Amino acid sequence: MNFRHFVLGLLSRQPMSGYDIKRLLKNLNWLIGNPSFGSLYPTLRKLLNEGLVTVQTQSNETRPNRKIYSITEQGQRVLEEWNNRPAKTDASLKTFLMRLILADIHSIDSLVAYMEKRRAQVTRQQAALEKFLNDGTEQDTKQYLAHGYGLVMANAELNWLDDTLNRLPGTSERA
Amino acid sequence: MNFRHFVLGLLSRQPMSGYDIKRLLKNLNWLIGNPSFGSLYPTLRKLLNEGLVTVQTQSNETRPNRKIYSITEQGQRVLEEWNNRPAKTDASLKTFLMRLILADIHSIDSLVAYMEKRRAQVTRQQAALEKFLNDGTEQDTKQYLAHGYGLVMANAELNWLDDTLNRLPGTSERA
DNA sequence: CGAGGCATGTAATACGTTACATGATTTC
DNA sequence: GAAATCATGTAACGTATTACATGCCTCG
Repeated sequence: MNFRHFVLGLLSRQPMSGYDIKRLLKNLNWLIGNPSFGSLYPTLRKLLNEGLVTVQTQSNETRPNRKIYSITEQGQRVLEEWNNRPAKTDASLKTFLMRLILADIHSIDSLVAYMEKRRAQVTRQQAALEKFLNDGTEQDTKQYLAHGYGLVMANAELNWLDDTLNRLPGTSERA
Repeated sequence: MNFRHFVLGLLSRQPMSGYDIKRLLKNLNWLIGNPSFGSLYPTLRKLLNEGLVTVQTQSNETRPNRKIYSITEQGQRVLEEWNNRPAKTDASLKTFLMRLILADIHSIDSLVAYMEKRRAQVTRQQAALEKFLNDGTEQDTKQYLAHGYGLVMANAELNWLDDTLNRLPGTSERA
């Protein structure tokens, strides 16, 4: 139920075809993975059937026709609702990144809220991993590789979150 | 087709019940996500039907019975094949982490190979993100949040990969 | 002249979650 | 006394991948 809203968010920035979205997502592959046409086209069709987007066929002489999708007013309302929906405590990284990619359609306040929620999550994981590594009696390096990885990544993410929260306008400073 | 092998790998370290696996995965939730019972139990059943694991029912007086799964010789062979299967160029982070978690059942050589492949992948992404951020003419902070995040995380991961590759025994030093 | 990009779409298949069903025990 | 943990499992549902179908254009 997330991908629909993400696509809607992309279309709210500018009208695009399915192929355009695929190309855009391909470049962001590393961050959120890129969906197949078999999931993208049906998603667009559903959005269309529900009246959240409209379509305009662009006929081209040399290239295949393109179907350009635009968000409707009703779609805007649904999107707005999603933008302000409170983050779940166990939200996935992918969900967080979708909102980050669509940062410019979120208000600063909701964006900050999502980042704070994420920081809380990562902080919890960081503590758990530290505990795990400290409690480990055995000194088998290979056994703890994944946990070491997790800890390094958690620390990096927390640094980024704090930096970014400080840089974001309209936010009070933090330690 | 990955999860089956991961479960098989866990069982190769020690016999466990489905519930044990669930608990273990719950603790690694942040790294690889935790599957539902609705996916775990059918997976175990399939492994059993294919003769890759055997089961022993442990009757308890106060607690519910437990079904303890152990890997078979045939399972070991299938697992070995998976351990040495060359990494795909576009392997997911999750796949990489599954191997990292099961590092102790991999040979150093195959482990190093997976880490090198991952390093190549992340290096490519790092370059792409740097290019993207440098080419960005607009100075809209919110527009590039996700890319900044990606770059920070890529750098952190590369540092970890290099550190760890150096620390791993039986590997030649690198710059 | 072949590979890959442009551009859309469907069908078979596999995968995974959610919710349901059951029921005792332990912890707050 | 309610909620969580232990412990297994199934059924309905939703979602995603893979492969197929079509066909022209461009670049090496």
